[in-house]
Amino acid sequence: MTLSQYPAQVEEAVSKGQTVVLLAKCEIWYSGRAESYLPLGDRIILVKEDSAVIIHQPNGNNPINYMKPGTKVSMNFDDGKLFMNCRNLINKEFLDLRIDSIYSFSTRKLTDGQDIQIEGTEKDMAEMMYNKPELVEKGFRPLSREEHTKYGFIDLFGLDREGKLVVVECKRYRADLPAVSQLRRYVEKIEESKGITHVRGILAAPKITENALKMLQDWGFEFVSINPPRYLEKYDRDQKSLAHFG
Amino acid sequence: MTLSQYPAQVEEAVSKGQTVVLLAKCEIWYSGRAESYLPLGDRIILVKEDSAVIIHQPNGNNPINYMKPGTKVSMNFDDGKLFMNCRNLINKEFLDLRIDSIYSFSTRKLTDGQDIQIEGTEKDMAEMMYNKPELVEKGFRPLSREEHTKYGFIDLFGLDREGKLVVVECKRYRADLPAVSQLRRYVEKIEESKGITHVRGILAAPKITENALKMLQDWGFEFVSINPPRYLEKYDRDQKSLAHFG
DNA sequence: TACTACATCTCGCAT
DNA sequence: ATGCGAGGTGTAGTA
Repeated sequence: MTLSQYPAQVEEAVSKGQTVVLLAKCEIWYSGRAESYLPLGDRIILVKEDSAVIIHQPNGNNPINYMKPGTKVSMNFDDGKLFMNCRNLINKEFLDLRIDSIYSFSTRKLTDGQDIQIEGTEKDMAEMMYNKPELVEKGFRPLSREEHTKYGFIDLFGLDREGKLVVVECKRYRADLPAVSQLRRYVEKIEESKGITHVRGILAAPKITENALKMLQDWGFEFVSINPPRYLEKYDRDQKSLAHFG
Repeated sequence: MTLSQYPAQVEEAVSKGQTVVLLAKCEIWYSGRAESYLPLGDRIILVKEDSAVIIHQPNGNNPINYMKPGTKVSMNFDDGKLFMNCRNLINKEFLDLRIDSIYSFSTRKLTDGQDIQIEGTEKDMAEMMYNKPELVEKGFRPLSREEHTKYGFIDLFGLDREGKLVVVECKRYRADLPAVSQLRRYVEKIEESKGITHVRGILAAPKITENALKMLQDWGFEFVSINPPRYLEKYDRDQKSLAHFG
């Protein structure tokens, strides 16, 4: 297929809600929330059925350029050159490719309506502590979890054995400085709104950075080491076999 | 090509550092930092030359499953079933696919060594203010920008017309509560390390949320409205033509 | 729509 | 390796 034949093929596929994958040599301009230019090189270009556009270089995890779903995608052959123009006028975003060569063109209507099931999130952690309050400390009585209050989004909230209010902030990995700041915001807002001064703050995470621990202690808060639930339960480290799941 | 023939084809391509794209119906298990299961459906499977694995559903911006570069990818046909097993033993991460059907298989050695050039970042904002200090306020004298300190990364640091220390934190979009907390951390650390108490804090952003402004003012800090540089300069909103760039 | 915080965040940079 | 913060972050949940 010559370059001039692609616009009709690609636009028809996109209009039918098919997914399109191109392996191509191209250069790329973006303008919108920022501006960027990527010189000529080989990339993977993916146009999804919702008109999301995702472009990858041959290395790395993240796309190098992309456009959100709902983008208007057109392809144009002009003056011997092939362009792919992506427009999102609502967001004022623009992505333009000049395509030098196309190595591979695949298109297909894909059917998928499945939702992923995930365990081990911060929410799961808060739920685990809600159900096993002794993980926080002896005598802890949870009042609420994952609560959107006007004070903010508090992971876990309760009373200690002496009846003092306790705010618990969970982190699924290492707690850092922003995590301490976050806890501090919640505690201060609750103290302010209730007109009290002895609200306790607990940061629950597998570990905590040195600076974060220092700041936490400077502010009179506490750290409790807790792991997210079901972490690596399904696989054995040295076991290659597929686990049973779902 | 029958399912049983894919393992040899795919593994050879991967071993040669080729990029592989599959359109396939599959179900997916992940275990590592969390655990997940995605029931059977059509997806785009991308294996890059650095053995990053990226899997997309037909809709949405983000991959639904993925593995980092350096993952060991193998494909196995067992008991009439085709599996793709991805292992990252260092990170203790595992991704397994059972592939029901393959609609499309593309592979190609891709060549790209280009770096993207981006303008309009937070760093560009700090640089603009460093070069035009009057954007912050009359008489502001910048001392440093983008400075990595032990307590964090201070965007812009200087003296006001009266010789008072000023910490400036930039945000490219709307400044929010974490941005105020961040500024507060920097100001407190500088006051602590210098043994002084009158360090000014300025949050520079196009706009700020209501709660963030209140918290900012409660703490005696200031807001200055500044836009990131060169934002949307290259395109005209109603102009469809490609801008010249680079 | 605006705001808030999570994410298998990823990434770069400095220590 | 760890720590820290940006990101064209994206995404979900809520008011």
